[in-house]
Amino acid sequence: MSYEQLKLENQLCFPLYAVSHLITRRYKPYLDMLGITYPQYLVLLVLWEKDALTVNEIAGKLILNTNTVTPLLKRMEALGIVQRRRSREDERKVMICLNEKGKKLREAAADIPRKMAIGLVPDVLTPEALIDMKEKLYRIIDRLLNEEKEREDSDLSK
Amino acid sequence: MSYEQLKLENQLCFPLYAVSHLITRRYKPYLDMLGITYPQYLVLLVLWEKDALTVNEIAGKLILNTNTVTPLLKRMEALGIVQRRRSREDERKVMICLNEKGKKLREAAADIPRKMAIGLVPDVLTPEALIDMKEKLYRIIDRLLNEEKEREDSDLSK
DNA sequence: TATAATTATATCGCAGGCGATATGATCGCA
DNA sequence: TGCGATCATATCGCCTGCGATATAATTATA
Repeated sequence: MSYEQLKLENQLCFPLYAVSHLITRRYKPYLDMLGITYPQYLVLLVLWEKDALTVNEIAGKLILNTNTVTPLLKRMEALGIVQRRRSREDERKVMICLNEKGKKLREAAADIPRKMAIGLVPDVLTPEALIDMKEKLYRIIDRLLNEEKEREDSDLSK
Repeated sequence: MSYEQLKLENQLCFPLYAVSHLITRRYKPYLDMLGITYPQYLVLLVLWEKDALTVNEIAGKLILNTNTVTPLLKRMEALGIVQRRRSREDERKVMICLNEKGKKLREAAADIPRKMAIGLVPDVLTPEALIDMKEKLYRIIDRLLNEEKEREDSDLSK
């Protein structure tokens, strides 16, 4: 039996894992200035595009479980960034809305994507290569999400 | 001020973050059978290639901080997978060695890379696209590691 | 050769991330 | 209408992941 495929360098998962963490670390100084963490920043990206979403909708967009997002949003509420309140029509749902502080952060964050690109585009990746990688990553995401959904469905039918 | 760049879909960081988590989730059933987690699996990949490494060497290869790796290795020691002992020559160093259980896991893990590729290669990514992505990710890793190193060096000189 | 600087690891506290489970609200269907 | 199934969120426990700090060993240097 050959163990060639078990080498770290032959795996795609590890560089994905490593790059993801390295990028989060690189965001840190910019996000520290806003007083938020990277996952909290992702929540804001979602809410800046469309305010007033449920916990489930936010979790879905970020591909996270609700048991990750619920405490995350509670911390953001404690920071005065968002508001959480039960929906009137459906008391099961909790609506998440930006409050003034959350809305204002958008302006302070507007320059972060440009700063994050410095030294990477085009020095390491051309804009075209970046778009190509993004497109391929989303293809992988679609596939893995479909797999999870299929697995859930077959579990339910048991 | 345009907020176009703040859209989730215009960022590379998010699909990297999401794919990384999705892949870890996909590993879970296979790693559950071995009784280990994904970061523990990464440690094993490293040790299977070269046994008897220090905590620092493992952390460096996985691009993690030692304060992440130390408790990780302690858990692996508790599981009977590795052994930790102070180096004779330099009492500051802790050598990590596979014990029998850790060595045996290699055989059980040998088929995981193939299983993980099912439905992804070539259905979503061709082997060539996978290699291309891996190469570009390592270019990003190199760049971000160099940045961190430069930042540390400039901090020291202050 | 004292002692200051550096190095390797460990400890602490906090924020994710997730599986398992609980709770309350709503829906579907007899 | 009533009651079991489903849905949305929350809680709990565990394992990362990391900044800040501590501790002990080694190295550099005055």
